[in-house]
Amino acid sequence: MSAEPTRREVPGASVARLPAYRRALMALAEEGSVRVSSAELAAESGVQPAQLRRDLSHLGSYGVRGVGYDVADLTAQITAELGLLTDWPVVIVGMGHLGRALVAFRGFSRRGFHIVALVDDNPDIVGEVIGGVPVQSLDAFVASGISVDFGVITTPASSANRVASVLVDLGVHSILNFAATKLSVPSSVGVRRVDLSSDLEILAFHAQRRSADDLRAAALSEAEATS
Amino acid sequence: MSAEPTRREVPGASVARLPAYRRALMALAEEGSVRVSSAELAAESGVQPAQLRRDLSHLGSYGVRGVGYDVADLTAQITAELGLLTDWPVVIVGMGHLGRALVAFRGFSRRGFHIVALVDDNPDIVGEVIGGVPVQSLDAFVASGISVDFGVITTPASSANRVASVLVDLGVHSILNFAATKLSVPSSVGVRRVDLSSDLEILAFHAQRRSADDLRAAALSEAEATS
DNA sequence: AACTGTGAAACCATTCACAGCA
DNA sequence: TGCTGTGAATGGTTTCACAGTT
Repeated sequence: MSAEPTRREVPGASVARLPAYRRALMALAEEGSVRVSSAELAAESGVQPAQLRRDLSHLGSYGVRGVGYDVADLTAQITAELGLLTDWPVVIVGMGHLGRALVAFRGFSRRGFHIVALVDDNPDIVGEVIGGVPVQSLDAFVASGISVDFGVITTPASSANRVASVLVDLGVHSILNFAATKLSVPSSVGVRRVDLSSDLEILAFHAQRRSADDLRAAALSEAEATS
Repeated sequence: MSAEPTRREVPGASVARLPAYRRALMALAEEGSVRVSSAELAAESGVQPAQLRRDLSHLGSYGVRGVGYDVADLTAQITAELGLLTDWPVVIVGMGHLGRALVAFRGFSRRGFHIVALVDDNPDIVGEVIGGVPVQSLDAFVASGISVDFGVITTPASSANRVASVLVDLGVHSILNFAATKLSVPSSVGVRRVDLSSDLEILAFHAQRRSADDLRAAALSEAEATS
């Protein structure tokens, strides 16, 4: 037996930055840039040059020493690495305000994601056509036997886990979860959570620290002024 | 001069988990629990017990050795620490699908965030009343002189930075940014980014790795079967 | 000469494992 | 006895600084 073709592992933190690099590269291409240095691209992406170079080194070496990176080449490389050359069918479950906003979002189709089904359990909504796609009940969707890779969950937190396990049974292995619950799914399923409530609370934490600091600073300068 | 009252720094990663703990605690209280161990609360929150204890230790010590944590006490402590006892005025800029969905989102008011203004530059939308709040132009909002702490940006990426600097000049120091751009604001301003496109691309990266792995595994078992 | 790719150092976060306390 | 709070160990990420390459 031959040696394992051990897959190059790309650290999660690096992967999370690739989209920003891709975006920056596309902006540069738009402006007509052909080559770019790590310093320029890093500045455009809001990271340190060394970090950019380290991140790209995980994908292999696409730069030229003394010169920089070819904008088109690097864009193509990152696009391929991110899996954006593949067409991914998507189902969105939960046709509330957020679900509808997502149907209108152009970012899906622009990246090869195609919304093939919309699901909601409210009978008043089932049958409605949103963005050209009819809304079905979850049961009807399961029965349709359509194959889907990506699921987007925009249901209330109380139904999110039930929906997630149905999707996983259908063969979905990437989920974007907008519900305020931690999903319990097999570890082979990729989940990303978008949690507005948490984000607001985290911002409030810092806002509170800042105003406490401001008060303290004010009290301090007051004390100095009167001493 | 007295010694600096050096503020206890809470690591960012810990702060980011406090909302999940608070959510888990409220669910436990709902079920009638009075006390909870780090093991239970950690399981409910999806983290390791040691991590939970370490996180809470950054806030001070609220547990009782040999017993656990008091659910009501700990909830109150975290709620206070997160700044959710304060009332924060919010402005939302960008009344597209997403902005409208956010107005309908109950999570704001439930946490002491109050939407005091809605802004959009499209003259067809200005004057419309959404969720009881009239939409103004950015100029009109600036002229109104209303004081706001939190800004939510749901404009196209091209206007996001302009909007952000106007908000910062108005005194906003916490921004929730849905636009696909890194904002350039003073470091004293807290920014959290919600970036759907990046999340989708990150999911696609893992989806692609998985299917590559699946193919490799299939080829391997094929080879074994025929050998 | 200019800029990448990368060892080595520094930093931060997580987990272990147990001393300390109710 | 049971569970917290925390030193110490581990693991992961970022940054430095420079050897290597065009």
